[in-house]
Amino acid sequence: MPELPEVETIRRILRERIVGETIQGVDLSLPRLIRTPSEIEEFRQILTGLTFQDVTRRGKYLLFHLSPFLLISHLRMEGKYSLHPMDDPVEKHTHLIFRLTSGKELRYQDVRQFGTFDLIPEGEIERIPGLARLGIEPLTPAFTLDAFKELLMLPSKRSIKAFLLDQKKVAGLGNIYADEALFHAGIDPERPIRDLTAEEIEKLYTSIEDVIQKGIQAGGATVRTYRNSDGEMGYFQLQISVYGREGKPCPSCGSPIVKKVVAGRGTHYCPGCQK
DNA sequence: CGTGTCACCTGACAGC
DNA sequence: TGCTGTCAGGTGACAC
Repeated sequence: MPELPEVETIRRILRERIVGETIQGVDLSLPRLIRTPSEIEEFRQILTGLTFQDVTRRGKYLLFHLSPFLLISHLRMEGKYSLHPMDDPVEKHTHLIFRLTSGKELRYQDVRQFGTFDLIPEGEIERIPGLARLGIEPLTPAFTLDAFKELLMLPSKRSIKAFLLDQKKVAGLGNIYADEALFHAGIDPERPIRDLTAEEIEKLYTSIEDVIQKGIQAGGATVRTYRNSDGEMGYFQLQISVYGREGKPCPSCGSPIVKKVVAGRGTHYCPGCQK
């Protein structure tokens, strides 16, 4: 479910609400979610008594700073967080609850149970390859046009769609934002990266920044991630041009949006606008 | 290094 | 109503 803008939205809300909170206890009903440490009891014991110092993000990973430990959370397809008073009824698909000393509870729900948690000492990020090997972080000074060009300067037949989904190149793009960025850049998802012109690469670079920026401004594309007793927050509909719009008219030229499998993923594009 | 396929799960939806 | 098949915003393991 969540791509960079959604995770960033969750991060901002959680940071606001849980920094300074101390974990009083941990209820875990689906041990499978915990990858590290391998002993579930260890996971519980370490966390109990630790205080949230900060919540940060890298790519699609959420990082809970619980000095001297780091709790790394990946939401995969459907992971969600919500904050509740402890006497709120526990909703379906809640697998992990952090009981906080204030009486509130941070709850993790995940219908498909794909999410992962890694609890490691700070500074041992190398133990989590998916996180350690992430590529450039968009919207940071490191994500320059030159750096992006550099990544694409390979004589590779790899499709640009596969490239954009590769977290080791640019971190945080998923299927929606990849399709949207390619649409705004006017590039066919199947184009081999070696064939892209300097002009197209520049267009794509700008489009990536744009869609991510707008996604964050919209509070995440489609997330229903965060709820509290006030009702729902973080649910806004981003302006989507192609994703999930198969057969509907292209907002630019009106021809029907086509869906096909590229790089193993459902891919939406406008044959009229994307060459 | 690359690609495609499968697996991990549940639920929504289309078609019969 | 209820069955079956397909699909889903992610990633990692695997064979080739």
